[in-house]
Amino acid sequence: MTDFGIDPTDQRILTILQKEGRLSNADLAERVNLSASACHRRVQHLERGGYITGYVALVNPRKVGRKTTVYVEITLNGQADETLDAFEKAVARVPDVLECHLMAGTADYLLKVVAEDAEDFARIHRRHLAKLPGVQTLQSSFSLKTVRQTTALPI
Amino acid sequence: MTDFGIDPTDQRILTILQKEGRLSNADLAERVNLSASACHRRVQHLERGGYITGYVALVNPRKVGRKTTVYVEITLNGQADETLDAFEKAVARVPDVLECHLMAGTADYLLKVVAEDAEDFARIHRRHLAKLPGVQTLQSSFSLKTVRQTTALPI
DNA sequence: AGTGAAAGTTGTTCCCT
DNA sequence: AGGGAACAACTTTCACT
Repeated sequence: MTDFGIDPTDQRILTILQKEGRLSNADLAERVNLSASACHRRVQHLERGGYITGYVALVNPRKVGRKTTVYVEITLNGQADETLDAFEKAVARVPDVLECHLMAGTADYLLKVVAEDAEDFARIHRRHLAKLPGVQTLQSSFSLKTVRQTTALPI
Repeated sequence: MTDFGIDPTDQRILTILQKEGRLSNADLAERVNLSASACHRRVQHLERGGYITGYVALVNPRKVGRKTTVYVEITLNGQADETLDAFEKAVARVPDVLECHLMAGTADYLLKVVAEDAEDFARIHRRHLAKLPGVQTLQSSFSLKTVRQTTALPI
């Protein structure tokens, strides 16, 4: 059922590296019962085949002063291709926007924004979001608490 | 303005490692104009101080068959502490739920769910989400396209 | 805080099965 | 596809500034 061009060993490798991205190849090899060279070859295959798109350090937002997560629903004034393109290009340049999705249904876009606090979000809203091209309405929803946050996909 | 107990060199280290989590300490040291040992000590300080919470490999969802992202707004039947606690414990055990936030406003929770396709989401909805304790209403919004997705905070 | 050197581990390649 | 060996590169610690 779960295939997609990778075997169970590759799946284990992905599952492990999704949680411990800096695990040494030697340790990884031991965990999946392979020699270091065989394991290394598989990891390279997963990287070159686009299964693994990169490795990142996860930074605690609170420790760098980003205590506030806000989801923003945006509707644009029109659905013309150029309207959407212009919006998408501009939104990708706002560093406070961690995610942006084009949505089905009423709202056109859903954004995940990280701000220092509510006041900082007001600044981001006024200075960046409201000025994105084609924006008609903005509706912001504040997160009171992050219950779960993971980058690990079920594999 | 940007401080929080770390100096500009630490900020650069975080910014770099947020994008290249597997960069060697030797290369990182060169980029921030430090010796390997000084750089290593700073990285350890950032890890032990909770600034860096971990390192992960990012996996391409499409390559492992997760083509569909859905946001789900959930309201519970009541706001009793036990109701929220039970819900939060249960939702954290559903691997298809990558994020869960307690929200201000009308909907109680916002979930980010990854599914293989719409049919698979129907299965997740029926078999997992609808059965979470205390759930009153579920409202699902499908992402048509991910415009931007990053784990890197602005620092 | 930073440096340089030393020692032990790793990543990576190559050859063989 | 996997294993083993070899070498270069790297991580990590320590003594010193």
